[in-house]
Amino acid sequence: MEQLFTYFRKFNSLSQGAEEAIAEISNSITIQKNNDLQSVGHTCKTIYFIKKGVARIYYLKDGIDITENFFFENNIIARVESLLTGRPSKKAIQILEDAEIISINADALFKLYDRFHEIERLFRKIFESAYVDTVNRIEGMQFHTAEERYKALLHEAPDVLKRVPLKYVASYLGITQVSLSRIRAHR
Amino acid sequence: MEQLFTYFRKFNSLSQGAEEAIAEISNSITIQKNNDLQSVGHTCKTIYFIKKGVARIYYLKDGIDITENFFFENNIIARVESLLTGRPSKKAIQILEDAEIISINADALFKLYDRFHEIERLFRKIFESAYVDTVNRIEGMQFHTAEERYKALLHEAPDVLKRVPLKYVASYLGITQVSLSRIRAHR
DNA sequence: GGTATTATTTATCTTATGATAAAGGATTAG
DNA sequence: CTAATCCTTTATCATAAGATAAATAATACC
Repeated sequence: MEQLFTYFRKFNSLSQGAEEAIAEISNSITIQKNNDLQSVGHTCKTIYFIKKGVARIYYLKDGIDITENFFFENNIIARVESLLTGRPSKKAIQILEDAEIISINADALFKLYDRFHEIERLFRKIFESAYVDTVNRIEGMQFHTAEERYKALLHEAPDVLKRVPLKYVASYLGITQVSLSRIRAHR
Repeated sequence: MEQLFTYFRKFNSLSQGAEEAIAEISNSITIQKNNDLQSVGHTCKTIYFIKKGVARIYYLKDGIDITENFFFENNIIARVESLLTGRPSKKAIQILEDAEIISINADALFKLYDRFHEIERLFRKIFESAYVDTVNRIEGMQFHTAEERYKALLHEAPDVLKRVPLKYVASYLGITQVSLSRIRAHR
């Protein structure tokens, strides 16, 4: 739990009472590589914090597996398009390295927003930050060649290329695995 | 002002005191077509509400004008990557149809978050909703041909194609104006 | 209302990436 | 340790989209 609270402090420090309230609605999970933490079609009611390991959000478009994003240790992961709308998610969360995870019950968390203004503020800031990351990612996707996007990833998030199978990286970059391989072969 | 409060009610209704507090930090602006409402390089400290008209956020990449997004009446517009981080924005806001706008002083607004929990909640919900839209847009950008993206726009936001010059639409779709023209000519 | 400017389309050529197939490598399971 | 499976690369061919240039259409300005 301490690792989670340390993460929280980067956004908004909580009182002990608020930390305890979150601890009460949280659970520890360990899960092995290649398993789905959450599967397609069910409404997301959980926010996860990755203590250790790697995960990705993915979905199937016309039967093709597409990675929306990767998540590493010390980060929150949630399928916001379901969590924040209450609609069933078309996406799944898959574990890519054996992981230790804290799950937070989102319904209970949202109820805590009324009791603890500071918790609402904390998650407001967390999601604002994720929102900014997403806006910046759109910029990276407009008017860049696949090679530029690959090089940017190599530069900005080399961990992805070291720890994640290339077949998942390709769809994240918006290209086929074969194209990615060609780009890596220098041209 | 009433038009803004009506918009707010879709997310979170405010008490009269909260509405008055927002009214105090807001101003009405009218601005003509083709002018920049906000220019590149300065830190965004304003949230705008469009009562009437059309606007876009754009930036220059290697001297090329790229549209990040379009905004129509009854919507909030802000350069969140600056507003929520305090960093200077690389983007500008341009008016595309003569507009009536309400500007809200963001520093003053964020101070109101302490006095009015309900205002913080309102804007939390507004930005969460915009976040979800942005996540969904990424999905649309991965693994779709330019033609599919054009047709999706035609279907989901025909107003864009009716009210906005095509040269701005092309970069929004991530293609050149010439490509867009070719796609419109059916193939 | 006519001219100048700006926006859009069309044409030609080039290139990056997709699709498919197959060969090597690497990893996993028994 | 071996076999089977899965991942990555390489090769070939087809095609969508970029770059550039020029023609046409629309809009704005005097």
